[in-house]
Amino acid sequence: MADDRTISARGGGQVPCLSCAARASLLCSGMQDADLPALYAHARPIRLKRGQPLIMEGDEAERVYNVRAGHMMLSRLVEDGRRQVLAFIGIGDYVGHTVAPVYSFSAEALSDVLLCGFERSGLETLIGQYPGFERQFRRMTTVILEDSLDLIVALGRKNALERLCSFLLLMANRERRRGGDADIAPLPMTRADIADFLGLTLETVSRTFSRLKRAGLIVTEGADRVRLVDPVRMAAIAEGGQALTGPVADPL
Amino acid sequence: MADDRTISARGGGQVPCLSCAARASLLCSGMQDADLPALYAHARPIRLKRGQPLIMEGDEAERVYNVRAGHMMLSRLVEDGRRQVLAFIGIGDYVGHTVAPVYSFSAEALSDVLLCGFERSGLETLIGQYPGFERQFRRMTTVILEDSLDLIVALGRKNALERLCSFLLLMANRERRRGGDADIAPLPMTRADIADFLGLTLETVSRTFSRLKRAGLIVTEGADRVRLVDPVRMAAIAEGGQALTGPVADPL
DNA sequence: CGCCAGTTTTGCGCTATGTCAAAGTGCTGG
DNA sequence: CCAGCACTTTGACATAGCGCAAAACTGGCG
Repeated sequence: MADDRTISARGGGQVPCLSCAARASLLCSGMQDADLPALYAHARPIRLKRGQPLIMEGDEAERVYNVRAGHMMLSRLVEDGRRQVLAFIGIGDYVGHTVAPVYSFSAEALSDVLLCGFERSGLETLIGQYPGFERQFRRMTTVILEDSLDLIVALGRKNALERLCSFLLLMANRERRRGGDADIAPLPMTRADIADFLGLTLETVSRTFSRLKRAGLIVTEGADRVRLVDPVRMAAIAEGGQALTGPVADPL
Repeated sequence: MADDRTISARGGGQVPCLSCAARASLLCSGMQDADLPALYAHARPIRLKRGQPLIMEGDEAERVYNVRAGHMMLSRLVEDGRRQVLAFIGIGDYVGHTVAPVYSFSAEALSDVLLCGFERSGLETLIGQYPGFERQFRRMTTVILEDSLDLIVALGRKNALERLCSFLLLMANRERRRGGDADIAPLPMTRADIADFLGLTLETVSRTFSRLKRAGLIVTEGADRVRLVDPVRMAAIAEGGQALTGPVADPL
């Protein structure tokens, strides 16, 4: 992996940040190129394999992580097996930013993942040295909050079809922001993960995918990619404005 | 109203903050007594009558408000009449804190309300003058985020009974933090508001209240107060650990 | 190349919650 | 003190989504 060399270059005056895929992320973008070594001095690179946990609900909240490669999933458990997925995150997103002393959620890798881990204490130091750095944290939190409010609306007031459309659009929009095709929604998670995110069962998610396929609104490209054929109509459905009526006469 | 006199004392060197019920709120508590006039100089007192709107979805996000008296409700609409209530807030809570240029939710008064409104520009000035002030904003946002995550779990993975118990405990805990009785949940909102918060219908909320009453878990004290008879058991139910079995043989 | 384990899809009855409707309750203002 | 109105409660019925179970994929590996 090219990244491996870059990382081990640490301490040699050169820092991997300049070529990092997460360079433009909220936290890192608050630093000038010249100041990156000061930031990276507090970072510890971490690798996870698919399925590996990074954070367990209840752990001491001592670090904030920035995703440099791969995808992760944040979730919380409710006594019996019930699980609620709180977010799917990717390159440039953060995990672990909280004011509470312990994490209130778990985080696990959906694919092989590369992160930068920052000690809280180290970040406090940086905040003192770089005015305006704190503002980036505020922005991070606010972005997460906005996404959470969207999810609340979906869970509280949308049906299965609307929820899935909202979800696919969310994934596609993120991909677009990362410079990808706006009509492709990458799905590095299982149906069960999607179900636990959308407050449904995996069967309902599967059935709803089938409906969208039959209606010609999506085309699956491999197991973990979906092409949105008509994002505009999909958005109309997601916002509850429209029912599902396929071009070939409503195929249920 | 005593508050009226206090407010009009503005500019006379004296500032109403010292006796304000929201003095300990996140934003204001970041200020020493001596610095309060500098903060209050940027504040504009605002009064709302029950039912009156403060913010409409889509308004320019130019102010942040601190609730000094009364209760408010934040909500968002989904095309047709469907509404999702995002939060109920009270004394010392904030409304309108966002990084987006427009508000993504509406805010209305549930009771007669008194607020301090702060212009964004004014707050930026203060942030420049008082280091550490920004941190209070971050805390505000993080607290809201934690509440939102709880709501996501409730909406995604809890049934009607568990949701209502979670809600009553939330209201009671807030009351306790404000110095009230921990076993009393004040309910300044209607059943319809609660339903739109919990992703249910008002009928289901009403029926579930009745079940809790029959099971002896709650006692209604007037229209807008509920006494939690057994908060421990209620918490067990809220977390999904226990079914509802009344002391007088499960009254359904 | 074909088998196996995990995942997804599909079918079928069931139940919690929604929907529609009517009766009950309790503030509020005259 | 009462009338009117808004809110709440309760009932009867409908249905979206769940839970279980079996069948059909899919992708990694010998």
